[in-house]
Amino acid sequence: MRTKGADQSALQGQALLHLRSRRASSRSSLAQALDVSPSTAGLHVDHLIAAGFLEDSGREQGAMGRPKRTLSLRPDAGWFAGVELTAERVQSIQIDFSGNILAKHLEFLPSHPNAEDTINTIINSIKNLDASQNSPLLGVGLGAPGLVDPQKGLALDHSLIRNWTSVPITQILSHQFHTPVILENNLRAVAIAERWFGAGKHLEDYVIIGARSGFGIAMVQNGRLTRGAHLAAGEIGRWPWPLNGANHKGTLEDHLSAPAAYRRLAGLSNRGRLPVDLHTALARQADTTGRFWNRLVSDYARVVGLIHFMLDADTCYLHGPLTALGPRFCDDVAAAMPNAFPHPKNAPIRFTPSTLGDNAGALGAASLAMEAYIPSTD
Amino acid sequence: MRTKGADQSALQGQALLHLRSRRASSRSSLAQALDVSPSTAGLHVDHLIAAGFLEDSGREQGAMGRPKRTLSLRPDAGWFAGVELTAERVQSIQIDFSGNILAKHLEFLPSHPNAEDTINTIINSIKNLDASQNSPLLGVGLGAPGLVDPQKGLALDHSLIRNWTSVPITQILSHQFHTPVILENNLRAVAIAERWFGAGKHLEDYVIIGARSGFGIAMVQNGRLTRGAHLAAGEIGRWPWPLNGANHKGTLEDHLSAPAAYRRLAGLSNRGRLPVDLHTALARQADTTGRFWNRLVSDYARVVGLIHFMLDADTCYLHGPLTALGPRFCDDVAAAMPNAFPHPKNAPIRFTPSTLGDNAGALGAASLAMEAYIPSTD
DNA sequence: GATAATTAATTTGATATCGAAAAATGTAGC
DNA sequence: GCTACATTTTTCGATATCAAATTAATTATC
Repeated sequence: MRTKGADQSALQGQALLHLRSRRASSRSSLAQALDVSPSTAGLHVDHLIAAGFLEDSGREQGAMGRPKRTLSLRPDAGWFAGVELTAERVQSIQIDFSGNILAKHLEFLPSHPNAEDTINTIINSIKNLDASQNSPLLGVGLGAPGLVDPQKGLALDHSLIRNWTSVPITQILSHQFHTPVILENNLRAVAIAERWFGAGKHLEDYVIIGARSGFGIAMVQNGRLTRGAHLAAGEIGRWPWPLNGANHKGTLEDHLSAPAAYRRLAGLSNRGRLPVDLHTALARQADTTGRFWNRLVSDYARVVGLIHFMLDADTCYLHGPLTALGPRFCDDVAAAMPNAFPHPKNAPIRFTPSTLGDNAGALGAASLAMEAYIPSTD
Repeated sequence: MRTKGADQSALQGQALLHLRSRRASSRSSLAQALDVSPSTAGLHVDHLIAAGFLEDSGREQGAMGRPKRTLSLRPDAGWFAGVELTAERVQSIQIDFSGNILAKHLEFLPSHPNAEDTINTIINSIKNLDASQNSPLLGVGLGAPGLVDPQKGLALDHSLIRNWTSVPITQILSHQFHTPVILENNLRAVAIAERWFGAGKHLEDYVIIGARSGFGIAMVQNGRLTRGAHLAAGEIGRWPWPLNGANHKGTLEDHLSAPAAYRRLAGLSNRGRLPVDLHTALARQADTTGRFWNRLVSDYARVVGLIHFMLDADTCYLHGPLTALGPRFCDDVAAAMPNAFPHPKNAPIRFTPSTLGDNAGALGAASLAMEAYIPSTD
């Protein structure tokens, strides 16, 4: 249906993804998953084996009939790099061809970084992952904050990094590493990480609630990331708060971001900066019965509820430092929803903390590189 | 890539859609639009012409080079029926093969309809469209209120029609008319109408604000309808109102639906039923400077703003009786947004009344049947 | 232990699509 | 009027995919 050569390789790329996600494990199940005939699936599998991407790994007997010849990805076929950039630091992660995490790396940016510092740190961070050198780098994924144009490969905007405007970062990195580079907003990268490494493996509609230094959400709908017409979907941190408030009183971000939430739990004022290091300590101390707790829970319940009724996502995953509060927080939020919403019937809200930790952004970026990878079997 | 026969026909179906939407007008532009080689496009066009779906309609000279041989859909190749069902009435519309509206029909349901009444009225309404009988019915689209499962063809729920639960309506209608039947939620059908007949022709991300007897939105994201994990996306009429309110005070629908809005504009209480007939009269009388007007505008601005920051849609289209208020209402709402939102920068909100009238639902249903149609050229 | 049933993988001839070249049909410049 | 150029459409041999039949490898049944 498309250009023939491209179609072939794209099909083989899809095959790799199905095998990685365990949606398929043999030639016949691949044929089903890819919606091609058994002969075609077999053909491509042979090519992929010949090129060193796959290997025949024994048999698997079903209830009856000839047993499947199971296929495995060869971990040594190559690796993918994932990088998450924030205002303060660069986190990178290495996953092998079959999707196992091999290495992590963390590097801090200078206090008032400019674009050049940042780019160098990113490059350095990726180089640091490649300790072994005996396996090729097949792709790089980068999660960057703020507005990001994945198609053009431009990181459009970041207020905290000097002259970081419309940086052609994919071009820079692909020139450096001679591989494809995928760029995505970092919270949206987290959403992809949730698909590959989290609990949302087989979901088509879910939401990441990103309560970090700011507040935003990432949406997967119909199995695809929602970016919006101007790449600004999910920026609900800019909602007014309180929601009825007028005359520029404040934003949702000011009250529900991770620093704000921890300040509120500690009964502190909105003034001053709260060091991130304190988060886990504060999380342990948090009084889960006090009025500060209840107010925060109630506020979150309102926001999650609004999202829920609007998008009808299967699950909302809380991501960020607030996950340190444990499942209790999300459970309380879910339980508080009926108080705020008049007709909670038919509304099985699911709100759970992400099981992915601090690496989710880098992991998602690596996943994006993995998803985009197209093998060549010449 | 898929089953061969199905692929062929599906490709030809896509070709028809591209021609209808004027995204393509010749063999070569079809090849581009469909992402197939010129030879393949030409081949399918020949088949479609031979089967009577298309005709060669002259030449069109570009700046240079051989002129295009323009292709036209043959209007007499068949027609599509679109039906919108609401609690009170059944509206149907007939469009020919090239997408022209041929006929409309309106039928009222009995006062307390049951499922059987409703089904019969729908069937009757479609039969009424087919006055000529000299052109075949190729597909039926149905927009139904409430929860609707397009895949299974089930109209799940409607509180105002007796025993209207999990009605296999597509099965019933396709058995009656011997054509494919497409089912969709009626507001989502309106969104499709906007794509084919409205201003949102080339948009990938837009929102329909449906302020009618209830209040809901329909979303198109990445060019596809958003239905949600439980087919309940867009039901923001169930949001609490005021948005900060607790303890089941009321819903957004209670304050912003069309009847509620007109009551508010007239300074009436929330009690009693407001006849729909009065809407246009009230629209003419509406004082567009008074405090009732300003409050309504401000409330709408808040809701549209929340949607806008969350989804980053290109445009929000107002649909329903409030469009009778004219463009002034939407303009005022758009202008009021900066008052409620702290950081309106980078937020080119577009909020306009739908140019489609009362038939939008039926028109969208017909469009869905049109989109789904797959020709057979044996 | 032979045979039937079941599922997986492969082989094979038919066909849909491709890419590239050729043919067709116009404009632009001289 | 002729040639050069641009663009669309068609032609044609090569190839990717398919559907169906065949082979393969196992369990179930008698």
